[in-house]
Amino acid sequence: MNSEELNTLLEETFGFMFEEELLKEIAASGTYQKLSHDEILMDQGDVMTDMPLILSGAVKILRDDDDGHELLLYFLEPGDTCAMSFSCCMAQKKSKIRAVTEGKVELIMIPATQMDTWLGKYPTWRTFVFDSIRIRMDEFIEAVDSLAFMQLDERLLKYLRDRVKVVGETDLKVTHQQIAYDLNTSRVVVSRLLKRLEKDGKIKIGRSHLQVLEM
DNA sequence: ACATTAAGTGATT
DNA sequence: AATCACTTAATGT
Repeated sequence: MNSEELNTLLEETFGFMFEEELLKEIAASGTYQKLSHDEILMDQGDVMTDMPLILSGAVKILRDDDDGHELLLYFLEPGDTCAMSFSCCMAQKKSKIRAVTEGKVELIMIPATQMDTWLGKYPTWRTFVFDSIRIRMDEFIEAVDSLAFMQLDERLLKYLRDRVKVVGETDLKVTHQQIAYDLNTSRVVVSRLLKRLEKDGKIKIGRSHLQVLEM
């Protein structure tokens, strides 16, 4: 991709919130990356040196528990960044989470040093960073009480809705096994719950994919 | 045709 | 809600 196209893409995704100057700096110091499905952007334990700005696609943010179980925290969408990376980048600490691409993803990696200087230089950047943290905090709380208070069937519904939102279509290419993995439960349980949702007319099940009818 | 993978089922804890 | 053991069905080679 040439710089011309990159500028257009940046303009589309972040133009409404960043000033021209900042967009130029992003284009200049960031690294454009195009990733395919299921690539690990950042693993638990990695030291963060850059922070990602999502241009297109979606990124899953997961947390591994002590037993190696995986838990889906939330999705990043275009215009988002990983709030976790703020705290980690600045302190140059290890990541506590894992980021995996969900489908094809385009993003720009910004060196940690830049985001620091931009904080003072650009008010819009400052707003962006703080808003991201606030929004992510909200989602985080949601993730926590979905775990603590919601029944599995409700969590499953929320999961399906989230998923539909990030891929932008009601047809999901997901196996029961993968869902079970994301929700940290067993495949059998997922299959049974999905069956019930299908009976209720909320979804339609096919092999390796399903359709969400009711939101 | 056979092996592999995804999904369904009943019983047990 | 999890796990086991097993079946059935769809897909890939």
